[in-house]
Amino acid sequence: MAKEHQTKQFIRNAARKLFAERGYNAVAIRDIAAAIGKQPGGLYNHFGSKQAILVDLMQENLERAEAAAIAPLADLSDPADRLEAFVRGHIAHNIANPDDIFIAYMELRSLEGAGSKQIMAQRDAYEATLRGVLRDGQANGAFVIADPAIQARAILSMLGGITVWYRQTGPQSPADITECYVQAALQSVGVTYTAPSER
Amino acid sequence: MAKEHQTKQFIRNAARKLFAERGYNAVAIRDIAAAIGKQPGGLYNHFGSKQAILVDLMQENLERAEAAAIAPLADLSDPADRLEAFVRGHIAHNIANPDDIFIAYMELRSLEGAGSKQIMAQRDAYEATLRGVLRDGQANGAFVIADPAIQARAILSMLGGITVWYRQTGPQSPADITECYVQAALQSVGVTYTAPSER
DNA sequence: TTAATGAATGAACGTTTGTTCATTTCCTGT
DNA sequence: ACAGGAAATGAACAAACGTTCATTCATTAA
Repeated sequence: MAKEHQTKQFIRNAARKLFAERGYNAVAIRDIAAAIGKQPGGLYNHFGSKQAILVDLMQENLERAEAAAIAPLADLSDPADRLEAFVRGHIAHNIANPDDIFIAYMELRSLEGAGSKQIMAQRDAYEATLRGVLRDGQANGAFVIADPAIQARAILSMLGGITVWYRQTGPQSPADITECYVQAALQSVGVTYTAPSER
Repeated sequence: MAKEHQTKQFIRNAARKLFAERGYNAVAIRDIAAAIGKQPGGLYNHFGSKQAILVDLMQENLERAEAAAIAPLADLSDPADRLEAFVRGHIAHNIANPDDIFIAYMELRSLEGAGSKQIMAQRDAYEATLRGVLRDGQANGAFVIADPAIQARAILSMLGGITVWYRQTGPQSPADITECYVQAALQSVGVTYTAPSER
């Protein structure tokens, strides 16, 4: 009984690594099977199709992203605090799950049909949360921004860029990177940022 | 004699559109041929391989990017002015060539062999220019940033994000978007930004 | 021990892929 | 008008693709 979950998880892990490495379209079902030492046909006992594996990975990732970046906002009311918490949670999740983030960003195009609509809707909800924080801060006078919707996307793009080069980086620690990006994100909305170590 | 260049350009245009739409791996040579009303075999009179088309597109794009974002810096010496000029040039190029930018960003993985190395080197040089501007501003005291190398990538990621959603946007004019991003980029390095219209 | 159930096999399927090539068509310089 | 060379054709190739399937294997419940 534990066997099923084990193999299914092996498939997930192998697919995640390969999709992130070469891209969904460049990975064959046979590659995933070979990576876990199995035959291709057997994977269909666990996933209905190659597409289903991709959807599964994206879904799991979005759930974890919400837990990291959105859940902590419940305790905060000040827009600047909320933005900082969101950014920190988002970055933490990005750094902890680089492959998932990379896939979520690069393989949106590879989604088809029903799975596509569902993932898109979940993504929109995530972005809407950030947009709400920015709108509050703008109304509040705390943020100096032209448009909350554009700014939300600008920030997410900036933070999303971490994963593009994080693998390749050398000396910077996750904490350094986080500080750097938190500063950039908060300053980008006109907030004067002081590092936690100097408060 | 004009015929060769004409067909070659048709191939470029069709490939650009299709690569941006579906991704390099999801586009067949036959699709490109069909898009210009030709047979697949004929394309090999103009490009040695499918890969060569991709390399050609990326190369052309990088040359235009340099002309737009780097060339104007020659006239400027103040770091803040140079950064603003770079960002404006970069954005202008992004908005004018959304498909090329999208391809350059998404299809780096699809590059192979010699073409890959060459494109990577050209990209690095482009990024190094921005890095230099940031370093100067930091040394100058004009910029409040933690690390020029990280900051350069953060800004490029942020600006690169424009093309991800630019197609989908409605009401904002290119000028609005540019203002928005110039402000975000300059503020992200700690510069107080005032719009040209209010100077 | 036996029966039953789900996992794994590995060959096979029909497509689609990038590329090649002998052939034909078209244009151009003389 | 004609020769020469590039451009275009369209069939063909081998390889790789996602998926299916009859079969075997392993595990567990009775």
